Amino acid sequence: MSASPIKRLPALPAKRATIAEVALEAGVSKATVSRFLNHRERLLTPEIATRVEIAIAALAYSPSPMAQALKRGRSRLIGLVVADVTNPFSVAVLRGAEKACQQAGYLLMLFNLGNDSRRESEAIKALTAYQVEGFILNTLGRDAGAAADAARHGKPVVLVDRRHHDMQADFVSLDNAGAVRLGVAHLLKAGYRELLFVSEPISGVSSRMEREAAFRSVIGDSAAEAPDLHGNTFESTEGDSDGLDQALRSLRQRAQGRLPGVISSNAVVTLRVVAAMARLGWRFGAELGLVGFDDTEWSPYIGPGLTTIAQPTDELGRLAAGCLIERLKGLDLPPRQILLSGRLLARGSSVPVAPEAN
Amino acid sequence: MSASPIKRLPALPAKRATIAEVALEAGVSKATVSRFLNHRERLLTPEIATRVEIAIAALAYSPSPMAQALKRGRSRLIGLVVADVTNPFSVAVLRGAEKACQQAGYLLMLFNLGNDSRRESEAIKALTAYQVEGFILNTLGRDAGAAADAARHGKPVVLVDRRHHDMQADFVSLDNAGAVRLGVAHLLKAGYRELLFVSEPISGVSSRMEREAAFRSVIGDSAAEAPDLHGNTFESTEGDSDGLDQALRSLRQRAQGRLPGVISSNAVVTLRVVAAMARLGWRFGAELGLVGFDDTEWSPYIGPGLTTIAQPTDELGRLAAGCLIERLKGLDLPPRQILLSGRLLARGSSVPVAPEAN
DNA sequence: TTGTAAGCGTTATCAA
DNA sequence: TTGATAACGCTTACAA
Repeated sequence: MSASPIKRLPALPAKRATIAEVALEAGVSKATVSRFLNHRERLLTPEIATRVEIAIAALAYSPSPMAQALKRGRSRLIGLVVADVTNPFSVAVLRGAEKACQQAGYLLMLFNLGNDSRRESEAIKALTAYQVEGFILNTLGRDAGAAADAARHGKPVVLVDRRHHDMQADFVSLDNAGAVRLGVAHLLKAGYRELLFVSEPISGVSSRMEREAAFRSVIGDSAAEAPDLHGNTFESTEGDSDGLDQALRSLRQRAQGRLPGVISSNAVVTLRVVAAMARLGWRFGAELGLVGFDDTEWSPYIGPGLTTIAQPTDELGRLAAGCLIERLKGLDLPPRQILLSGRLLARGSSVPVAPEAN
Repeated sequence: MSASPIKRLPALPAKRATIAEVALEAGVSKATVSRFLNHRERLLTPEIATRVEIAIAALAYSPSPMAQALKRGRSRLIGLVVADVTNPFSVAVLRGAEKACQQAGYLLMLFNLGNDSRRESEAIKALTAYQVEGFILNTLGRDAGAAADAARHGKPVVLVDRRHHDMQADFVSLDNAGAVRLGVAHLLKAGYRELLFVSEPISGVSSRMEREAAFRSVIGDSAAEAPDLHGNTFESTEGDSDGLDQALRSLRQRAQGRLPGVISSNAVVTLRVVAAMARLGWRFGAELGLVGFDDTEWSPYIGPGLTTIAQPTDELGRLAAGCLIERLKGLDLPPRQILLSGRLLARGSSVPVAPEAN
């Protein structure tokens, strides 16, 4: 055998071809090549055009976005800041946004806050430095100044799920009030009367505030329809399982003869309630009715199936990116607010069964 | 009131300060400012240094990474390509990687393949164009050429979970063989004898191949220990629930008097098995033992609790990014292979109970 | 120690 | 229609 025993990869093409090299190869000026690329309308001599075309192909040339960004000020980059990539909702947004961006020829720069809202301004600074053309923000919105800065720099911003107080920006979110109404109505119809709204610590997060407020108001509005209806709210902190257990126990106590039901305000909380139920030895439907925000792939398989309010997450992500891209294309409108409806998926956790039945 | 009823935000600082402006402000040359920033060791006259420092602060100057990248060739960007952001495993990698990158002062550019492996080379091209300094790849690895190209361009690459055939690159992954051994041993000890390994379509994906191969070999190796042990494998395709149901039914048939058990090769498959069980009306432990790859937050709450093999996902992500960053710092070693052990979390799905008991 | 000037890969202005 | 040439914001020889 004449082949060397160790296969070396073919010589490294090393660096990308530049416009200058293409120009040389085609025997034209850099400007001509640039024009061929950017101003297809202004026609070059067909003969020259083909020469350029061939040279480009031969050298496998593609322009450097970095250099373009430097020159044009536009980078074809979009900054995405998420509070917590671990959150399934954020991932859904990410997915939708990434897709829309790809289609529009944008690339996503990702910054994860790891739930540390103090890093929000750091994120925006870093991303701004890279000349991202706009932001998609799914953050706590506590450090509103940072985002406002971005907007002030003239970069379009779209907020997803969480509003920033006082900020002029497109906003894409679930119709929280409507969704809560859906959930409460469902529990009500199923016969649950003593309700508890369980949320992560509200602390200024707009979506949590909206959902809680909606809960209170729906409870009030339903007084006529169901005079024996009563509602409370509880903020569940990570790690404080005792607190949640206690809240659930007193919920049942308050219920007296009535059926106790819980609305959990997102998948994280739902899981906490599920864990609490396991600790308490209670069964969904029977000892406690449940409707949870966010439909997850595992919802149907917990106990008798968890009744959930599904968010159109994909759509939300796509719309967010879509909004942003429209702005980048020059759309100049006052800030829009896009609210999408949730969909209630009824499953076993919200159908009462005789507590002692098997 | 003298204030206008409509609050306009304070005048827009518009564009970022440039090095030239800082130089002007400080009364020095651009070079001096640049040196102040980059070569802290070479000392400037203290007096000048402070002048520069003040000017920088006054203008809130920070250098443009774009311009730096253009000049230096280094961009402080890392490209992350994932097959599917929806996959919890990918998200974990993402999270770990993002964290490590942030700490090292790198930003992540994300490209999601949406499980379309044909886009792999597109992703790498796009990212390369932006001068990313290296790649973290968690892809199917079918289009190995694309990644190889990147490596050939001299960019370090680290592969996570999935090897690319024939590629010289750092590789970070679960110790698949060990994990399978763990799972089979556990089922064996629990008394299950007729086993089925259920995987997503193998089709050349290295981690799937390794797990399946390990399963076959462990079955073979255990013949002495458990002569009545028998094993089969099944590839479950998305949407084909009938196929899976059928496979499970024949598994039980083959089992005769022996206990039938399943090893599912990742969380996606586990969920499919869970769904199938629900359709068949079977209970974990009783009609079927289960050990599933990937521990998820919901695993403990499905049926009697799902026994899982937890991957150190966070660690994997961190290590992947860590490897890459070491290379970027100049580490020159032959490709490393880092294998981390899985951890078996025993729960109810792998403890047999009398099939007819309640 | 500091400044001048060239150049990274583009695009845009202005002549030709 | 095409080609020089000057930016874009930065780093880095080379001079001073």
